[in-house]
Amino acid sequence: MKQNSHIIPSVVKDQRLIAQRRQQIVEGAVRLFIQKGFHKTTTREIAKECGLSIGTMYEYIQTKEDVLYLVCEYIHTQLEQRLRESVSDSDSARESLKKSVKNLFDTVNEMSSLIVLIYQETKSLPKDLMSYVLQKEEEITRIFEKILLRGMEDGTLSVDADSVKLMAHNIMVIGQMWAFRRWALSRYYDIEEYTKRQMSLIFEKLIPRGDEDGNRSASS
Amino acid sequence: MKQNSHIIPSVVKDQRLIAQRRQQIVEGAVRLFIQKGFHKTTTREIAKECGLSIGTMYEYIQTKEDVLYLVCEYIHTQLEQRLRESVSDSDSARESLKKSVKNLFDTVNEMSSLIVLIYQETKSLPKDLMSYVLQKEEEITRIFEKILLRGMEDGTLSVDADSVKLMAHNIMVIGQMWAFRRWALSRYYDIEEYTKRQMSLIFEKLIPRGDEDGNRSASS
Amino acid sequence: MKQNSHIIPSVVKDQRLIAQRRQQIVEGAVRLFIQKGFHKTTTREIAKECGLSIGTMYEYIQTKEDVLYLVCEYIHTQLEQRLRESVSDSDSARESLKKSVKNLFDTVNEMSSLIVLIYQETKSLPKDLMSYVLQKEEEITRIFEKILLRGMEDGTLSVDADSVKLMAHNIMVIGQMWAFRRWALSRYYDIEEYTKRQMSLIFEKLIPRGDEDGNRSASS
Amino acid sequence: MKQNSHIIPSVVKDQRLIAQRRQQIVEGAVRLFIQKGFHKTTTREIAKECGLSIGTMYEYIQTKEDVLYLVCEYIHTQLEQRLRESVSDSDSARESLKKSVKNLFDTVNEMSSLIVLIYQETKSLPKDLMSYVLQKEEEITRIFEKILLRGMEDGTLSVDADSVKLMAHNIMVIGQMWAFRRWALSRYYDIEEYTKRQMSLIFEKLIPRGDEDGNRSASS
DNA sequence: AATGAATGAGTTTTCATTCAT
DNA sequence: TATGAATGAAAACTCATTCAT
Repeated sequence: MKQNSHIIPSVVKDQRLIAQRRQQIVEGAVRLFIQKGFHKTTTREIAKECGLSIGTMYEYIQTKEDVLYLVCEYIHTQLEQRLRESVSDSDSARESLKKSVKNLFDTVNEMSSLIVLIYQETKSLPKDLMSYVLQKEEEITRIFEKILLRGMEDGTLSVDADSVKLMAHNIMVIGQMWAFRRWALSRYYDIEEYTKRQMSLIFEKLIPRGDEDGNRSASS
Repeated sequence: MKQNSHIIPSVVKDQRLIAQRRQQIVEGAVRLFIQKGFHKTTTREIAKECGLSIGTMYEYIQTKEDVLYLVCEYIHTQLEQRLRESVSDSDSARESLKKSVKNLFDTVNEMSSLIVLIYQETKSLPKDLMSYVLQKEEEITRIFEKILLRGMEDGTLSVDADSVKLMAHNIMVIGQMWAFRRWALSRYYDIEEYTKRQMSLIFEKLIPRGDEDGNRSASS
Repeated sequence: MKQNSHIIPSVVKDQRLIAQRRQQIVEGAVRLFIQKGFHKTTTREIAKECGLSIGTMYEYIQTKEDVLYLVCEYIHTQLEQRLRESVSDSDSARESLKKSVKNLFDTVNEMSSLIVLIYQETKSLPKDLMSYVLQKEEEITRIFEKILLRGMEDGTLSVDADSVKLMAHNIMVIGQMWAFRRWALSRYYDIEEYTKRQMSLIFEKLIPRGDEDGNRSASS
Repeated sequence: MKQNSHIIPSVVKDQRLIAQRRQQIVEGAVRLFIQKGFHKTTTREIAKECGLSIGTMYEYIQTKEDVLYLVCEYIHTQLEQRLRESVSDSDSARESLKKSVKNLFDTVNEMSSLIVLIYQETKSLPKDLMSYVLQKEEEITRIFEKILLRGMEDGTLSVDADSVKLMAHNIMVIGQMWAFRRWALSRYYDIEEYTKRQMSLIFEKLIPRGDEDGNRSASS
């Protein structure tokens, strides 16, 4: 696997300490970024919020943008972890997809503000850091891509080969949409309702004809 | 209909002049916001870009955020106008939806950077201005909602009444997704391919059973 | 003549105002740099000392180093002007040299702290600005070079052609030395004494044999 | 002789260790100060360059300025040592002067950057440390003063008693000038040429009339 | 109406020094 | 003795906004 993360230099040597302090920094920063956004949050506020002196904080990062990068990386890591949990090779691809899409909706619901944060602040990263973050986003999307491909093989999902990438992105976007359109959607749907309707929409298309939900490709 | 736009006070009285100058401001600002984002653009740069002195610019706005609001309003107005153009009451709802979804994809493709701008910078507006912008977004979504409702009535579209809002939002998001995921999608699809695949996905679900594409609901 | 000065961009347009404000800045900065040196003087102190707000000061410069450059340029301009005053083409070269060396000593004496400032802070300039300043120093040295060359032609001074540059530099350094070694020299000599002794040293070598001081190259 | 050096307190007791560590510090610091100057060099950089941890370094100094003092002292010590080497009581004063002036030029040539360093950074020392450094500079100058005085006694040099101090300073300055005006001089002279011309200038004045170069006061 | 010089609070970042281990 | 993480005061510079002309 290729290296997918940027190494932020630190003045401090002790790797364990670096990890711990950066965790502190991220946790403080996330809270503030959600409230006020990246630009309206000052470095001093971040330091205060995470219980470090400004000087100490700067021993673990180089610029304010590094904090944003750490935050994005953290969110993506959380997201990826949650999504991978629900995928098991012992399930059929269709089963796997069902679980993981359901899981996606739940996760987005819970990480709502974090998802919005990623959507809105990624562009504030310097070019090189941004590309790492986008790469990560793609990697996460690939989780669904892989399930779809598996479904093509085991015959439990029907997708046009050329639409696999697109479907994976659709799933991601429809999931995340609950976060960034919540302001409108939550007036009419709660997360269960939302999940149910969107899942049926997604699976309508994906389930092979004559193969009704819950059946194992039956008596054809 | 309720008033859906915020009135930004101006020192200048001549309404025609106000409109003209603000147009200048918006055009300059849009260019810069796309390049560097709202926060990294200075008011001086905006003034320069739109050919006004900083003092003059401030005769037509009150704060930098007003410029962002004007920009958002402008983008939404453009978008709405483009989307309304393709809707005609003489078409069947299904026909209408087809045209307008196609049109949505084209428009998003052309206004790509503007769509992304709205997605990323809306949150920088002060609360009250933001709500105007979100309202506008909802109004635009309602274009599709109305077509869907019309389709329920004229029988050319099949949607569950409770899913109408959701479908309208889905359409909007799948359209805009071409803008904010272009970095990933354009490696595999061009806009035609994207449009074709996404439309078939959307309509699969919406077209009444036994009523294949191109037919007018008939019984044959 | 080649351009020998760096143009520092200013946000302000009015050239007259720029000149006036920069004069203010230089005057304030010189006082502080002499007292505490460039590095230990803060931009806020400079602004305060010259009666401008920090924001206003920065409308006329780009960086703190620009202030140093302006100061160096100012000092050199003062120095050059003073030195050129004493040179007249109607005098013999020897006469001219005598006057201008005397004048150099007087000037260095009066501008003592400024001379020391140049010696000590030039190296704090960024490379490109430094080269302008060194160029200026060379130009000033050329004043003496020219007189020496004239002396070779009119026969009132005897120098080896290849030593002309060197002698010019020697004169400059022996002049400036009164500034940067004053801490030691002034315990034993006052400026008159210093001038008298150093001049006789310089001229001993330069006066053609048999041509005693005060004579006009006359007969014999 | 009076004590001419400042004692910098150290937490460490072992004098041998102190000397050794300070030597390390000076060597590292000199390299950096030459490159970037005193103010632009950080204590961390110094520590790194000399292979000590920042904490350890501070066991041997009290402030950053102490490092500068140590550096100045080191340079002066080097300089003084080199200059004293060439002086022998068995030579005539004139011979001695010749050797030591020649030696001065060579030394300045080799220690060029160090000489410039002293010239430019001495002023950054706190008052009390600076006076030690200036004292040292004077002591070195006294080397030449003594030779001149000896020349007055043994008749091999002709100087006005009141000019002795001045001549000694002149010699020093003309020597050091090769370092701090190298940027201009080296375009026209190399060190040999420079030495030859400056020596003849210095000695012209100093050699008793009728006593040509190389002669021992001959026939009188 | 238009101009653009003036303002200063606020921002990020640095770095000499300390001190617990 | 040696280490290096912690500290926070202080620095340079920016920029939205105002207001006299």
